[in-house]
Amino acid sequence: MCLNRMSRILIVDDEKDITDLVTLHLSQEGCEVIAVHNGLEVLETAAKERPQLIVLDIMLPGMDGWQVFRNLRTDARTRSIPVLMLSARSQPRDRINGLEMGADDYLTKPFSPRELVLRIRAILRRSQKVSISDELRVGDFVVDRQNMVLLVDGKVADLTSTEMKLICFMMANPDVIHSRGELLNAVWGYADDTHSRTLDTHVKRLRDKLGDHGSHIGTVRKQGYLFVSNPRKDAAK
Amino acid sequence: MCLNRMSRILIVDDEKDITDLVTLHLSQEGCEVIAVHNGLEVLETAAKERPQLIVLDIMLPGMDGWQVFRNLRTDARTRSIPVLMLSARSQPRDRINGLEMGADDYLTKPFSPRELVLRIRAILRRSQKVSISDELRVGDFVVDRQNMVLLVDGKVADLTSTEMKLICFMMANPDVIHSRGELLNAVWGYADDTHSRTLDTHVKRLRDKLGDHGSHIGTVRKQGYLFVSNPRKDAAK
DNA sequence: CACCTGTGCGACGAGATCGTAACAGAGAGG
DNA sequence: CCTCTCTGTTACGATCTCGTCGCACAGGTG
Repeated sequence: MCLNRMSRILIVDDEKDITDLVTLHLSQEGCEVIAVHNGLEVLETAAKERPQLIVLDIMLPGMDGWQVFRNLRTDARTRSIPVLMLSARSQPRDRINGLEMGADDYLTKPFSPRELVLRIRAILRRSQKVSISDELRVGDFVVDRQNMVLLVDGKVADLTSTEMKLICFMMANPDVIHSRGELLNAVWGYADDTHSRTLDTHVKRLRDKLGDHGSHIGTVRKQGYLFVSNPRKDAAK
Repeated sequence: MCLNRMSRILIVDDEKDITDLVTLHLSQEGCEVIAVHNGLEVLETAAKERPQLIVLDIMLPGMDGWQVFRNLRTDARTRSIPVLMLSARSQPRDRINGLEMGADDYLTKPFSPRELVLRIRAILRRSQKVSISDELRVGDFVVDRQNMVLLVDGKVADLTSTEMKLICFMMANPDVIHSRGELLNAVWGYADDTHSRTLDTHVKRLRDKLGDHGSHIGTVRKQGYLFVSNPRKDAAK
């Protein structure tokens, strides 16, 4: 029931009342809040502190919010930081404008502090989900690389090392077709596109071991194989 | 300026007008859209299809949106799918309620379709890695060249590589007549204008696979074929 | 209407491509 | 030495793809 602990959030507004109010609520949620009051400060602070999120008011003295946003997106250090825009302008035209530029959310004043906190939480939930662990997950398939084990639906699938390399390579980019040459090169180190049935054989063995989940490995004629994150039912039979 | 290719989105609303409208806009963005109209369907479809995002109307007959949402969050298969809530109730109390439960966004009716698309894009941007695909788009037809897949109205059309080359070539210059020689050269590499029925046969197969949309491929006697971006309705029969 | 030319369409066969079973060798372990 | 597992290869059959053919049909012309 709280935001990720120690989330650092940068709030930008020229009205100190607003920043204070937001700071109060966010710090109650366990966030570290940095408040600044003009455009130039934002850019400096964002690049230096690397907050997890920026709450940006559009109406700022000097450099306005749009300009600040564009600058944030051109600096490699701040490019990927989510931005929640805040504005007194509530016309659909303005909201669309903000979202179109790439804002992650747009909230109009006056707003409920509670709603702001919740919207911030929603954004952080999605953007911080990047897993630090050394695991590869696609749907019900979880690869624990450390132990070289594949879990399907919570149950271990007993794969050999070759099969493991094969499915890992495909799972790394699910729903993308990998050509035979690509796979032979990645798993076997073959440079030339040999015409052997080796790859096919291992694909079959994989499908066999996956049982009902075998349809996750798809064939695209003339193109190659791929890991299908959402196999269709009618393809399973 | 486009959503991720092949994003599968589940839209839930009891009013068919709404789902149709949203489907239209999203399929133009290259999304595969699945529309359902009651609560039970949502749970089944979500677990089976694993969409990248769910647009959920709160006012549903039978099981209401809140209950659907809770069920989505308790099923391991659907727990991590982002949800954008849609509702006619615009009170802060309702918005907060939705966000508090863990929705990723909350939009009130009436809404601008453009804003909905943008908000969906914002969520997807954060929840999945962005990949820029080279795609070819004409009207409701979206070609994902990397995966050799054609999406028509958000649904995949299963084409062979020859058919793919053919429609890509015509879509590259829609509403322009391509002579038989031009097409035979581009797709088959034939230099001489042979008098075989090869091209005709493949055109027919394409039209068959496109079903109702077959009228997008037009014939001009003695001149050649072309991709028609806006076929007349009376030609569809 | 008769005629001609160009296109639509079903069927067929050759070849490409993939799935599958069976086999043989390499290596580990007892 | 034997056994077992893993691996790569081969052979064969099933399936899919694609070009061609023959004929039907439509549009234009005289």
